[in-house]
Amino acid sequence: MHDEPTSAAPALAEAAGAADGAARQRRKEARPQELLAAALTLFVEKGFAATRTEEVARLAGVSKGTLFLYYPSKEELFKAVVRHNLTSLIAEGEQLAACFEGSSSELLGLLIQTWWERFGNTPAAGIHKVILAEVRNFPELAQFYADEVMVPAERLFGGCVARGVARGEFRPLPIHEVSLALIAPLIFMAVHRHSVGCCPVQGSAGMDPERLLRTQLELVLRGLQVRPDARPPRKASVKARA
Amino acid sequence: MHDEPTSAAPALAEAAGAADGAARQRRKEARPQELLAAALTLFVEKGFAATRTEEVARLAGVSKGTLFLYYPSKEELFKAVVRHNLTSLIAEGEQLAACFEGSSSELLGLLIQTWWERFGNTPAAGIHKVILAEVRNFPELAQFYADEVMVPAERLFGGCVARGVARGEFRPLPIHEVSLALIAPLIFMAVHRHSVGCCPVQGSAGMDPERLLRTQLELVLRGLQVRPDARPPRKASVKARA
DNA sequence: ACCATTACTGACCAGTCAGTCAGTAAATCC
DNA sequence: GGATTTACTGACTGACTGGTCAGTAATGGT
Repeated sequence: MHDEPTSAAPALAEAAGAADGAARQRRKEARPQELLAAALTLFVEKGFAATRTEEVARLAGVSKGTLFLYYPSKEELFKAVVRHNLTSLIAEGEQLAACFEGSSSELLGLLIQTWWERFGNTPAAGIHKVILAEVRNFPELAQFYADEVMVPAERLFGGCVARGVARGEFRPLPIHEVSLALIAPLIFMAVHRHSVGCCPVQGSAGMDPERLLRTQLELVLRGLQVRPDARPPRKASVKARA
Repeated sequence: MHDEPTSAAPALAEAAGAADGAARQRRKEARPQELLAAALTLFVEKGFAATRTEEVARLAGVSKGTLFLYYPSKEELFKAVVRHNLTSLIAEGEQLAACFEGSSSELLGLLIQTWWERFGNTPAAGIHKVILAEVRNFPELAQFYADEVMVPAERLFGGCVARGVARGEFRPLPIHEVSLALIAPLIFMAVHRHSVGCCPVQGSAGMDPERLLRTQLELVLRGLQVRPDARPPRKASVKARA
């Protein structure tokens, strides 16, 4: 079913300036990072269950035994990948929101732009796909992910919407639902980009994430405005990147 | 989806099976439907790879051998599930849109309501989760799914938005992106409800799909309106169901 | 040079699962 | 009732994979 990959080449490790040829090396310090990088790549591509530990090891340029030397099980490896890629991201957004001074429209625009650049547009976004796909076979991960990612994210966006309402910028719509309406397209794009978006299909118009997010932001901000004719500011919209 | 047509012991009527003992039965006509129903349940719950054929068979009240008598492989079984559950849905929406006479706001509201009732709120919505999760290990399904589901859906919503723009109801925003902004929360809810939404997690505020869709529709329709003070009609909003 | 330490290896084990097929029993025919 | 057909069964096979561990080789100390 799966096509046979390239002949044993420690691709990622090679990039990190590792193995030259076939010589066995002792590089205790670098292994965890390399294994994490390899695991992220493969988990995002194939999902948790379908990823073979031996393949992760080979992509990291080591043998299967070595992988289990650093991570006690496949499950723990996956958790380590999640932690390594998502933990840092949470506080950042909160800090951004905490010390922002401009209008709430601008804040939401900036938040969405930042989120996309630092998460949606990176391989890490694929983790969300894997979570969606496999939480039900992997129950204790649900709690972890809810605590670490989903609840903080919702609180972050919800806080910004509430701020806008409190300052009289936005209409008093239900905070929770507005937050979700804002977040949903972000998640949708992030997931899509690592599943259907990767498969070259005929006839399906490709998505332009930046363009979608810009349109969606403009639409929702306008829908949120208290003054019907007030035009949401342009400045904070997500700008297309090369 | 459709309610069980056969009153005679279907899969989940293992309970009924207990009543009539363990008598082996020949019911050639009913088997395919029952196997499909069982497969849908398990594929949505566990995903494609993690679902064991023997379990599907048992849930349908037959042995593993019988399953392979009706479907030549697990892969074909999955395709049959997709076809059976999604094929009928597509034309329906198009027909609804084709003969609708009211405003485009009402049309979009009705479309979203119908879509949710007939897809998002049924087990069939879980198929989308499975697709998202496993297309990359299952490439020929991507084309099938794009052709049968995603392209038609986008065309349907895009047509309605274009109708609104042509009639002067909506501002001339990019059709493709507006459609996606409309669809994204629907997909998001549908997927969420079959993954994280199924896992009882502490501290995460549960989602109320109808409420979210209503808020999101109100928000986006207002953002779409040409006349900033024109209030989108209430009638077509998604109403909560018991 | 020799040993001690330890990062690393890969053959192996135990368990799993899609798919098979020789056989069983329910229906149908005579 | 007995013969024939066929829907159905479940033990079995072959392939695969998470995890192990006895052994190998790179390194550093003396």
